[in-house]
Amino acid sequence: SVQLEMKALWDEFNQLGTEMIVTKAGRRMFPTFQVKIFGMDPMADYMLLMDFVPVDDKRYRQVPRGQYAFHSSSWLVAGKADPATPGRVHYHPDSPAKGAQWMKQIVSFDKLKLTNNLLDDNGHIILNSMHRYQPRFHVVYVDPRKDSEKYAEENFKTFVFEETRFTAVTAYQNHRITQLKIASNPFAKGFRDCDPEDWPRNHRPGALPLMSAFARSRNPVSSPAHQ
Amino acid sequence: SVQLEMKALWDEFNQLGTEMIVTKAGRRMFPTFQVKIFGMDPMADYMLLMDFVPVDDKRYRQVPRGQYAFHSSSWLVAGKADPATPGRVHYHPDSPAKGAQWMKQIVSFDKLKLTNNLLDDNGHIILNSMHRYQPRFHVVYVDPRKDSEKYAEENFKTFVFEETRFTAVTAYQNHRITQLKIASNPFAKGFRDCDPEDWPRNHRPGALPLMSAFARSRNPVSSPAHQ
DNA sequence: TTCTTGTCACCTAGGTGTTAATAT
DNA sequence: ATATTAACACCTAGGTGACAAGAA
Repeated sequence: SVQLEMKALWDEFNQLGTEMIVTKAGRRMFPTFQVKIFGMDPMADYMLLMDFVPVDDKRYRQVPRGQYAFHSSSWLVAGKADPATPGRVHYHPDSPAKGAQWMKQIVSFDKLKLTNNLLDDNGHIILNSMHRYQPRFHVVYVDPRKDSEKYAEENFKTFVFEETRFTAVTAYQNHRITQLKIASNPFAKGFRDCDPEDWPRNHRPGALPLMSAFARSRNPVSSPAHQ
Repeated sequence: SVQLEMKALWDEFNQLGTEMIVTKAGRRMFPTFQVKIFGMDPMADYMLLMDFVPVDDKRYRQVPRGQYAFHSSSWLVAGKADPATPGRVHYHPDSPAKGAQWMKQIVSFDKLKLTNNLLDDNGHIILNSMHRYQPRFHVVYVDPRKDSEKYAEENFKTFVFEETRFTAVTAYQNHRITQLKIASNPFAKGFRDCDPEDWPRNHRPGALPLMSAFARSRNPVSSPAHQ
């Protein structure tokens, strides 16, 4: 069995409509897909991998900008989905490894990157921007038998967490998603308005919060109460 | 067969008497031990690992400081070696992997760290400061046979490159070693006096070369001509 | 005196959203 | 108009030798 890590954070994003940036060079997911695994044979070898399947057959588009909302928080259907991207798969870099190894700590897919470049040759996952995707997690038992191909059907298990669904985008559409990313991703700390909790601790006189100040004056929408 | 990478740099250090820093938290080696491997069975599994054996049974000490030399460049024998440290081994983190995987690129032991902490529980290599060591590189063939233990003797090969010998130290003794490390290790770039080659390219007005200026006025010994 | 330790400024390496310019 | 790109300031994370203080 498999348990999704940071489920509370995934739920919070999912409630707003998770968006994941895709770039030409490849962008990591945030939250990162991480799981705890139970019930493996400690001595057997397993491959762990992920893939992404379309949630529906639709292409989405941003809602028109009103006078007061810079970006709206919902989506319009723009039509039928674009041609499917190459259905790539991301093997966890530690694969193959023993069950004991996989189970003794959280398995993190933080090396996985998303791209919209159909010609990508870095092995990244290729997705269509403005389409919705469902991440899937697969566990493959490495069968030591010589005729293992015959048992391929029974040697893997697939796990789907619906709360990890997202829309691939090249720029964030929902400002609340942006704010939640900024609030929860350590690498976006530079864009935080203020974190009263540990601000005095981390504060260095040399660091000028230029962008933060700029962002503050720029964005009329207040950020959600998330720590 | 195995080929040592950066042999020219290793030779340059070895000629001066290579020193490697050991710290409580663990310190990487520089140069990093890297090899190219040839002649593996592409489909077979191998484990790659390193260990470190004493070169001799001696403890060394710094030569007394003369009036003109802040640190001398040679060593005195201080007596018999201290009790041997726990003989740890460092498995390359990609182990086990197929021969094809190992051979298709340079194998780098840049995660290996040296410590002088006898109670280290981070899995680092424990060495005695002021003792000389010889790194060794081992290739272990993962024998698929059930009674593989019986063939252990013929299933591994050891490679020794004498030019990678070094003295473990907690602070550099030979100033020329320090200068060569600064000149050749990218992470020590902050201590470079000046590199006329690519200085205009890398120069940013904001970066004040404070330490470099200080070091310049502090060290009477000129650095070797190394780029 | 010699050796070790902990802190520091200065780097490398790379992950963020922002922004302006460009493409569609 | 909407969508994408590329450069950028600001971070995280961690590898350097210098230095001062401490230990042996």
